[in-house]
Amino acid sequence: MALSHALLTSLLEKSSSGYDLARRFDKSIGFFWHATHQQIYRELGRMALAGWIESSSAPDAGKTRKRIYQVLPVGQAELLRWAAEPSAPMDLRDEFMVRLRADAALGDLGLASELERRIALHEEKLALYREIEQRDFAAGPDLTRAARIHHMILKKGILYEENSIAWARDMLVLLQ
Amino acid sequence: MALSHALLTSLLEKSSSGYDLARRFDKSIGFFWHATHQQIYRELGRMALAGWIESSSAPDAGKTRKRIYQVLPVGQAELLRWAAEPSAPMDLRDEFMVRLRADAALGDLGLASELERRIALHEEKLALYREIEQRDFAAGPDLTRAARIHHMILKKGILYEENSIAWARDMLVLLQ
DNA sequence: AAAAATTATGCAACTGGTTGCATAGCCTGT
DNA sequence: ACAGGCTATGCAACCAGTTGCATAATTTTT
Repeated sequence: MALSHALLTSLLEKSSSGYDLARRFDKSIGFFWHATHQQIYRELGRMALAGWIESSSAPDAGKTRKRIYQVLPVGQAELLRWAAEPSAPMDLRDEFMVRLRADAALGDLGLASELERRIALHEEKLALYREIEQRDFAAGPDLTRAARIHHMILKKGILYEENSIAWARDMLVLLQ
Repeated sequence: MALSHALLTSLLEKSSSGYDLARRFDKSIGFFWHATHQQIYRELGRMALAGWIESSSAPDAGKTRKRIYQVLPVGQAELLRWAAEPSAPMDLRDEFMVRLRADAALGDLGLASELERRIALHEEKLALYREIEQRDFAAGPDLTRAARIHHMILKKGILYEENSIAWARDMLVLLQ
């Protein structure tokens, strides 16, 4: 599993509560990978049990139940250990490809409108990524090593969306 | 879930046993989406219970335990119903992006060699896809509608691999 | 002052996917 | 004759991810 290690990384960048983590996750790794608050709280509980992280009450005088989590040395060591592991490239498990195969087997199922809907979604995401790129990574070669890595991760998303749009437009021609 | 519908589609193309299905799956949709024999047998059992498919002993005079599954009208109707549903684009849940973020947070973790390994894997897949393309889709505009759809699905994979290789080469420069 | 939204956390039940193991007949080479 | 590999199916246990619900305090709106 990698969610725990994704959360470790996120907590290393900044100690946070589960709630804040969920929101930050949505705005970074979460562009590519959604996790519900349930998953996040459960993982935080496990990692605290394992001694990877510790929690303390938020400095709001006990007004809320909020707890701030921070990475312990054991957690950082675990992240280092895990980062060196090889991993399989993800699979492209896209349901829409199955729908297309069903269309190929059964005849026209009217998938063109769904395809158009998906093109619009990809364009929306692409616009968002480009906006973030402009805002955070415009400095180009003056960026730190960490920022350049973050930029490359974002670029991976940008390439994927561009790629998907180009493919979907070709596919649309075939379906029409 | 979509595995059941992927299997329905596969069975529509050709009635098969669970075992054959697992092997054919590996060589079509399975390039993008792996399913174990366990998942496949379980789904076949569920679909048979639901009346989507039926099974009969293989015509080998009971020599083996092999059972051939075929799609029933109810199953075909279900596939049609499902195919018209909208679906969310898949997420790019790639563990390697988390490792890169960890590298960005902690400093050089020596990910270059893993990246090289992944480039080699992508190149292998790309070569395989191109071979299949040459073999099955060389006819170009003379292909049937179904074949052209299958070709486009393969092309999605080809584009993705090309894309991944190009990105990984850039990433490698940054890491070195 | 009351209602509604937001912040913040968590349990329980379920579905999907993985792993390890078991079974059993057939085929091939030694 | 038998050992090893392939075909073929399945159980049981587990882990990951999703959904629905519950709780409770604070902040904002009416």
